[in-house]
Amino acid sequence: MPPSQANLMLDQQLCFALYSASLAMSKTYKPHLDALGLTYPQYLVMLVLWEQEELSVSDIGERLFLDSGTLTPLLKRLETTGYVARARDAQDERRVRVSLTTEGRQLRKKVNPLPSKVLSATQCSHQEAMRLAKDLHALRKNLKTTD
Amino acid sequence: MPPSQANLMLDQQLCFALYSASLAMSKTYKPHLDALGLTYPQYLVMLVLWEQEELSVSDIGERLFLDSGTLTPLLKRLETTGYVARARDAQDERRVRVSLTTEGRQLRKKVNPLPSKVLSATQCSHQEAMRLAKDLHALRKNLKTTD
DNA sequence: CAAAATTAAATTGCACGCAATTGAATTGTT
DNA sequence: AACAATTCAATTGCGTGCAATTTAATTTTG
Repeated sequence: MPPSQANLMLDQQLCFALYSASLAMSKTYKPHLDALGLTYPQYLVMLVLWEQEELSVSDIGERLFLDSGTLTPLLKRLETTGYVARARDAQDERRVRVSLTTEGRQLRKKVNPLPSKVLSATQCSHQEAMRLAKDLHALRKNLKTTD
Repeated sequence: MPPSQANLMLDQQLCFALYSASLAMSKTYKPHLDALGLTYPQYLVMLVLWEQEELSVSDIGERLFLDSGTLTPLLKRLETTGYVARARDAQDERRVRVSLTTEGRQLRKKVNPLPSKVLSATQCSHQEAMRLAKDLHALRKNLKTTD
């Protein structure tokens, strides 16, 4: 097979490997998150807030590489669920400060066992998983700077 | 820091590494695909059809791990664009046979330089990229079977 | 052969992602 | 101080993903 054709084979494409693995990971989390009333992207926002209790919308966006078009409605849903509060910053009215509610803080305990459950689902060792995560972070960074 | 907290650190999460790398990859493809009138998932469907010129909706779904809820409207858009044709199977009227149009076949030539462009954007060697793709395919498979 | 079970695709409804635009607040520039 | 430029969040519009349901065709079974 000529190289031009081999290059287009689906299975050889890193892009498809990434795409399908990412969707599969999201499906693995889904039943656990459903039970907590969270979607997968909402879970990522909660991870950010558990590291820092109060952040602006754009702070969260920088951390997760998402923009306000995605985050604004998502955060409103998290507010409706009762895990976060949203309030305009008194010092700079352009900003919206997103903070954890008591329930949002308590949710952390319930989520604690999740990473190890998912790790076992991956059938990877902790080392392998960390190695893969590191490679993927490097890849994302490379793609970001090459745009 | 106690291990329970470390486990929930965003950067240590394989799930987030996957998620953000996958979105970054899609953004890298975007300008190239925009020029061809394709979205990223539509591009994946075209990759499948370039390997096999005619497939049913569920065949494509098995290959890409997507269901008819995603594929039916996507394929209709590809049909509107003019890259694929859709027709009920005469032998089994439940099935819809998706096939390449002449334009869909010709598109392949224009797409040919894309993989190498994206590979250079990753700043990975061919070996590294294939290794990563292989690891990710294995991960997806593990997650699939562990569900 | 007729009814039940199964299969395939389409449909519905909801939550992202993201480009593009809008609106309001702040900063900077003269 | 006045006005232009910038910044931040919200909004709009479109295309996924996916669960759940529906519709239609086929296969299985009694």
